[in-house]
Amino acid sequence: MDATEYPGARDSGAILFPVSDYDLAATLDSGQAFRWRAVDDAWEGILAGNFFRLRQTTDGISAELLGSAASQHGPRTTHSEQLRDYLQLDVDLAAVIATFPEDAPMRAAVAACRGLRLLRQEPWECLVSFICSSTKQIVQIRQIIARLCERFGEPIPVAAEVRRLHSNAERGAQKAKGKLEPSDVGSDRAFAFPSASRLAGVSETELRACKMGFRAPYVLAAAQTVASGGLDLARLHLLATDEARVKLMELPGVGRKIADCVLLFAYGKQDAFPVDVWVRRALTELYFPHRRPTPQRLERFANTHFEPNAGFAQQYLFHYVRTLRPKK
DNA sequence: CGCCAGGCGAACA
DNA sequence: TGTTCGCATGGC
Repeated sequence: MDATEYPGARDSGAILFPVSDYDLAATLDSGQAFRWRAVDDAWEGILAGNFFRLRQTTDGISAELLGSAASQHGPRTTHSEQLRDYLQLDVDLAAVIATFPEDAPMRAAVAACRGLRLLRQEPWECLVSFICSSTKQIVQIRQIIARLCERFGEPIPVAAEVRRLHSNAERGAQKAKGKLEPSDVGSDRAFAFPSASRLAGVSETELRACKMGFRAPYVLAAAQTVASGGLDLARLHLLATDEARVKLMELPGVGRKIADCVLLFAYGKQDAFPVDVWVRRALTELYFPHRRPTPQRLERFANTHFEPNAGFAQQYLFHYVRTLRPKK
């Protein structure tokens, strides 16, 4: 499956990834990642300092590069390879789903979330994002991360015509809601996610100003540990899930749930099964109706019933119960 | 306004 | 080993 130039869109440099069974909106907006925003019929986000615009097309997913940070971020791969890895385009979704347990709840979740995928995120961004996720709603996590990037991330130059279109749409929408603040002027600018070494040098007060509250010292400690080499995120994938989990949980503010999110969303560890309030609700209501399973019974069930792609199954259950309750 | 949000960690029993 | 509570902040 090779990316091809998108016919008729050559001027903008769009490439097309032919892929089926991929619900881009559900995947980018399902609480795995927090930096994608819907702009008209597209999704805009930043990967390793590259500002991309993605679109679901009839044939697959099209991608444009809108800008790049000056300094080199991440591994030296092509933009195409970068997207393919991040979006996990080479995963055979049907084969994964075929390994799910054959029970009614799982079937319902699969039917309701057709095309839902797991992303393969950058470990550092994923770690910080989920440290900031505790007792926060997804909208608030997005706000925290956006502020963090605006204040400490490297600016990404964006072509003038893109910026103009972008800011018109954005400010129009915000003005209509009466939410345009002075600090939002220029919010159309894009920023790379700040590096660990950058955040290691900021104060807790500056982090609190990003509205992350009591999580600020956790983020700071993580930045200092990673920047000083006390934890090598680039080598964590070499460890077994249990060992990698122990390493992550040595960081303050990182418990079992957040560690499992990082193991699953950044390292693709399928034996990581993050159990949060939604998944606990789903497991209880779907598999233990009118009973009250003990936490350890529930954990044992979660760790055995969904193998060998438990992490994937978890994301389906999470997304499924969230769509059942239109709270968002 | 009060409630609660994709938790964690400390302080208890 | 198993609960309870405080922690910041904002959306609804």
